[in-house]
Amino acid sequence: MVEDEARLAAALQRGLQAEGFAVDVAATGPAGLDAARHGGYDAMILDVMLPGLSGYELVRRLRAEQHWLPVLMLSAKDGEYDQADGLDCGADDYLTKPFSYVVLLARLRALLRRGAPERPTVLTVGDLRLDPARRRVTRADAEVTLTAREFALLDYLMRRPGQVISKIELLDHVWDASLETAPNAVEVYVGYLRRKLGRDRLETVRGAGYRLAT
Amino acid sequence: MVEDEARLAAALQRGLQAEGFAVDVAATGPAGLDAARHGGYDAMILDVMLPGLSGYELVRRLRAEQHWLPVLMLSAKDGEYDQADGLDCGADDYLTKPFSYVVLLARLRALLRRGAPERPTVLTVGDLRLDPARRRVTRADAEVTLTAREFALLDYLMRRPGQVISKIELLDHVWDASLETAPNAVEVYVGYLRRKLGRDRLETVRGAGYRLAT
DNA sequence: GTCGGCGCTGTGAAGGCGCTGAGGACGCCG
DNA sequence: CGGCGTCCTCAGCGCCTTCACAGCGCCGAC
Repeated sequence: MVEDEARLAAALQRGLQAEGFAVDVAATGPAGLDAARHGGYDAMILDVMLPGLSGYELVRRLRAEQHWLPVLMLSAKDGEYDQADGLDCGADDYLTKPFSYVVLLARLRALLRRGAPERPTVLTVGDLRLDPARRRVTRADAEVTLTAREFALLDYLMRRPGQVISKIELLDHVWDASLETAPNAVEVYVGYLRRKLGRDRLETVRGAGYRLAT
Repeated sequence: MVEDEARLAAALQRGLQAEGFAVDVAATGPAGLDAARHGGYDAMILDVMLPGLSGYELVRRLRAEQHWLPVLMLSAKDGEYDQADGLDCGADDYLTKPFSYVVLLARLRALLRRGAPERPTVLTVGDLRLDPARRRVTRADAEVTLTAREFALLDYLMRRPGQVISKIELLDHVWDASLETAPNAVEVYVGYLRRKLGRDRLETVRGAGYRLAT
């Protein structure tokens, strides 16, 4: 997230983290651009009014450099041309302040869906079902309760079932990049998920990562 | 476009056609669903209040049938939960009436920009198939389990089938260049691969290196 | 036929990798 | 302030991978 109002940034970060997202915050345009270039993020929430570099310009440069990260733009400007300009700079969605948190979340989910080759609103793999909007997971129609981290991890794995995903990639996307976490944490959480979902749903590919059995 | 108010539908159609879009209009839910299934469209503009089938339900069915066409939803309902519901049903964007034509256009363009993501690559040589993403190898449709090193070696060889590749080159690319490993290690691993894949798939070219039979 | 060198493979050791239980730090709530 | 839940580190353990080594077979040269 690139947002210079510290209070709003902190509130959103807390809210999104509670939903299981890994969130980093940058306070200036240049810092945000740099993070977007190298951070390997799945999406970006971007304020328009920023010190150093406007949100418009930030997106434009990102696109010029062939980065196609989904961008959700936030702005206090609600004029129709402001909105159209933001979108035409390369943003994927545009929300005017003040906005509803519920709507922000739903639009963020829609944006994340769009990046994937398939876009189901409820992810299904075998008898496992995960509903990002309702934050629910069922296994053979029985509800499974997961913590935020467990949920985020399973969510990421279920978006690419059958593919091997490395511990590093999981750390980058499921954990906040800002804090250094040992790769062992991934093993620990895979262990938790196995305990809750069944032993053979998550395969270990030694030396490579993990794979969700299809 | 699926819209039952004839005047709005006609106005939008004219406007979009003037922008160079090819536009068809359906007036009822079932007609819209059918068109979306078979029409081969690039995107859909969809009203929520429709005779026969609501926009929510229409998107839900479309997604359930594995159609991932971008959907821009239009609705007179501006409640935050209405919007969130629409998006969570599988719509990609949501606009409340009355809306600005300029904004509609910009959002439509943003949706169309997001093309279909590219397909993953699978290496194939003879009846050998190697999928880097899934980290799977099959030989005549039978799965073969490989260790990390074996997999990396086969991967490298399969990217240049038929060519002779020296042991030194393999050491440089498949083994960590930093640590000194005896060239014999390559012979050992070629032996492992032969045992798992069949004796005649890897040819030895004495004094030069190895070649993957095509 | 003989000889030297290259490549193959069985054996075994060492260490890496991943799993798990225990427990500390932190935040939240009564 | 104490209890609770979550997150994450740490250390120990067991298994698998990796690789060195050495003996032998095969190939080509003469």
